Amino acid sequence: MPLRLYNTLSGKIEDFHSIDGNRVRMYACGPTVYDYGHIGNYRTFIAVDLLYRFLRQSGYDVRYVMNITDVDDKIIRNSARDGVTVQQYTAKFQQAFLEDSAALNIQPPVLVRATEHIKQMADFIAELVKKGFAYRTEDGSYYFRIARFPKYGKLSKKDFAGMTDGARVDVDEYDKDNARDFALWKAPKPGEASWDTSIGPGRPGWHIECSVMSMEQLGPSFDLHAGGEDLIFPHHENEIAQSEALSGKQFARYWFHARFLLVEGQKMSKSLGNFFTIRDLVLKGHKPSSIRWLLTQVPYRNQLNFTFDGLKSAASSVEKLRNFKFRLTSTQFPAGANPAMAQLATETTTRMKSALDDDLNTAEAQAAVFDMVRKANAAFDASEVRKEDVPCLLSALDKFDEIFDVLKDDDQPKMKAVLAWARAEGREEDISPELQELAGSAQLSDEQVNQKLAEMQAARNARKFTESDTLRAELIAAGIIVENTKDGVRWRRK
RNA sequence: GGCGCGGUACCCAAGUGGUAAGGGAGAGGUCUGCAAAACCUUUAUACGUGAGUUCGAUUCUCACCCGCGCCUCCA
Repeated sequence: MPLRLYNTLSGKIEDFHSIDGNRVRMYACGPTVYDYGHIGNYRTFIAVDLLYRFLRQSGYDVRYVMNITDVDDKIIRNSARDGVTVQQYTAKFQQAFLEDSAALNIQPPVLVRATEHIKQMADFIAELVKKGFAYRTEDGSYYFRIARFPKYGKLSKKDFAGMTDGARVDVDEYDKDNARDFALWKAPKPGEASWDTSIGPGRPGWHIECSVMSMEQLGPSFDLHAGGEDLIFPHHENEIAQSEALSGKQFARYWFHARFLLVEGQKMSKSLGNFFTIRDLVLKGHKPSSIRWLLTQVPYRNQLNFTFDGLKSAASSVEKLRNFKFRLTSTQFPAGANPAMAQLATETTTRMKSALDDDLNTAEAQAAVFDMVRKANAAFDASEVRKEDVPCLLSALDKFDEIFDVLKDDDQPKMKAVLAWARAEGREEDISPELQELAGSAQLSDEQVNQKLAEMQAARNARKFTESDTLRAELIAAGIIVENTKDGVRWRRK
């Protein structure tokens, strides 16, 4: 079954076919680096990450480009406020974006930056002027003439038919022809960052960068264009207008938009106090894997309610999956094979694939793997798992993790990094005891843990329970989870 | 006002014209020196309200109530 995706352009779920065989070219709108990214930003980035991973798992060779908007009004305002250049101001937040993305296991796209494409933007605008799609105003700004592009509104399903530019055509050089015409280029203002270009001094409008960079990287027509739902209008609508006006060809074929999330049932906003960056959550002691999991739990087109209960619940879910893998890889099984296990693994993989084929139904894909975990665990308990079953089950699990990427227990170093960052930023008061505990539990090396465990076992065997309980308490205090099973003692880090 | 989305158990949340996935939490159990951890089992006569279509609706249609998004720079 082919991948089916909701296409904002058609308003329908469509079969996905790439333009060029098994090659897929996709572009996603990335962050504006004026601040640390929040969980809403990362919901979108993770949704696109899942799409990227699933396309590759489905056999496509994917070129995935994402822009970084490193110049805009807020950046200019804030850098002026801080008395630094635009580049100096954004460097820190670009770095933070890369770190946070890595912490959430977002696979890196090809990154392109607006400030590195100023010349191309000027050329692009000059070409639009030549073709009559853009005009210059008296102050030296450039606007796109919407009335020249009849399909304007096709993505956002807005009707601009009533808008003409006839009445004010004679004031062309003084003002915008039409209130809806949007800025391609903004004339410089005193004290603001500005670039000298062939079309005059100034700085780019917001939309032009994505047209220029996507077409430069992927060609005038490409397969997929992604972003948050708020970008449908005006940003993506304007990108289509500019790009198609210039090339005369269809710009992106499939438009993929992730829905906004809610935080504790309300729209995220600074005034409500429910506005969180990834770092805020880690500082509160939440693992990056919990955040990633929570953000993948609800299919990307549905509203996701991000709550702290949900975050705890996500942590438990990830634990359950990791425990399963741990059990699979740390147990000695009797030789042989139980055909039911291979079949279970195959069924799970099939169900997972058809779930993701169905417009990335992550909830259903996760349900499939949890069903497998439960059934396999039951088989474990009944001693019905054999040695040859392990690779089958592991392979299904790995296939799942190629998309969701939460099984590897790499939370601790990431949390340590946030801890170090918070100290460097002078935010000690924001560091929760939970983070201290989780980030600090590597105080004991593996050897030391094994040593203590051996001592504990010796004490237990000698029925010196007071002594063994003391050792156990020490280990727990160091963030080590000790499991006594009928096969012996196992441990892992919290 | 225009366009669009959603209301499913204690919480989160899939899904289907034929009688409700999954996760968390709770309860019970297995294991254990006791615990913990882990695992298993279990938890919706019911899917916002009312009406209609249908042999049959949570699933389709209409109305209403509630929540949410976009409508010029917020992912």
